[in-house]
Amino acid sequence: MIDEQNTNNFGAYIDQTLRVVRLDMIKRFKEADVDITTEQWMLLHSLYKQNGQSQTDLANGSFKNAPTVSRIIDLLCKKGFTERQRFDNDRRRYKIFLTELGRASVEKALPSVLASRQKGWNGLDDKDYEHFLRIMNRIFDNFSEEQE
Amino acid sequence: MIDEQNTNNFGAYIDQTLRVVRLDMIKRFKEADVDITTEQWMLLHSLYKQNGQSQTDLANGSFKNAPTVSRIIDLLCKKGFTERQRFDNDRRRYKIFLTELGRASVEKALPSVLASRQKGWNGLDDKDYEHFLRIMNRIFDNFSEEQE
DNA sequence: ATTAAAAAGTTGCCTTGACAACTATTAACA
DNA sequence: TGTTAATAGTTGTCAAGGCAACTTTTTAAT
Repeated sequence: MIDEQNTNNFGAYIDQTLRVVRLDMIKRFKEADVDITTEQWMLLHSLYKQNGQSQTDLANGSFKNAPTVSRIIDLLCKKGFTERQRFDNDRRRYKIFLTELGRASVEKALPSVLASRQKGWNGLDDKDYEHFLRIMNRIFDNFSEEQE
Repeated sequence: MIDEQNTNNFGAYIDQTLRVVRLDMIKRFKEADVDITTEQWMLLHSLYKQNGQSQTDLANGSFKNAPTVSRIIDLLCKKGFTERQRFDNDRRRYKIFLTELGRASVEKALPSVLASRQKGWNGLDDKDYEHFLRIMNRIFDNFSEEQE
């Protein structure tokens, strides 16, 4: 799998791994009859942990960009999982709130998420997670620096 | 970053890491004046290593699905990087060939790819790559098994 | 106070990718 | 041989994400 230049083709591995992670979660959501995607889950769960975040907050927390968050929130509002409320003192911003249905859906979806994580991490341990985190954070940081 | 259930939220890390990996490559392609995306690169490079693959071959090799490959090849043909030729003995299949322009573009893009990988892997070594591969392959395999 | 700049979101355009339904061709088989 | 499977690829629909351009509102600056 290493290409002819002997550099580590980590991107392709990350790509294909992410794909199966997503597919498993989607499958479980469907089985559990929860009508959300993995991306919607991320924002819903973020709101579940801290309700009333602005879209910018959600974007920063999920590393998504503003248009993407805007559209996902559109969908979540359309489904009745979230509601937009303007800030009192800043009419540019919204506070995004989970509705009761939204909160219930997060709790309904949570077992699927946990089961998926458990399946994915099967055979790996805490030491592996340390390696994993260190390597992932390192790659992330490498690309976040400004220099070439 | 660990959520309240103490399970490893590896998916979110993979997601955000892949994002910066992609962005860096896209930026470099733009700087090098190569008009391709990261996904197009994957297929072009696959053809560069083995020309004349079918779309199914490309799909399997890249872990993409058939419609996605179909559309990416559409774009690549439109840009003049690839050409479709029917198999002689199986008129369902295509052989996809790099054109001269396609071959030249791969070679033009390669330094960007290598530079990006080098930047991403900075501070990490071969031992880390072993960990990385082992963990990624394990997650991938875990989700490829049929049982719950 | 006015003007300029920044921040928060939205919209349009494009690519990718997931899924389902479809056509055309080939293989299996009875 | 004729019918049924399977295979290769395409198209439609939708979600997601990148970028650029845009509006509205707030902040900064002179």
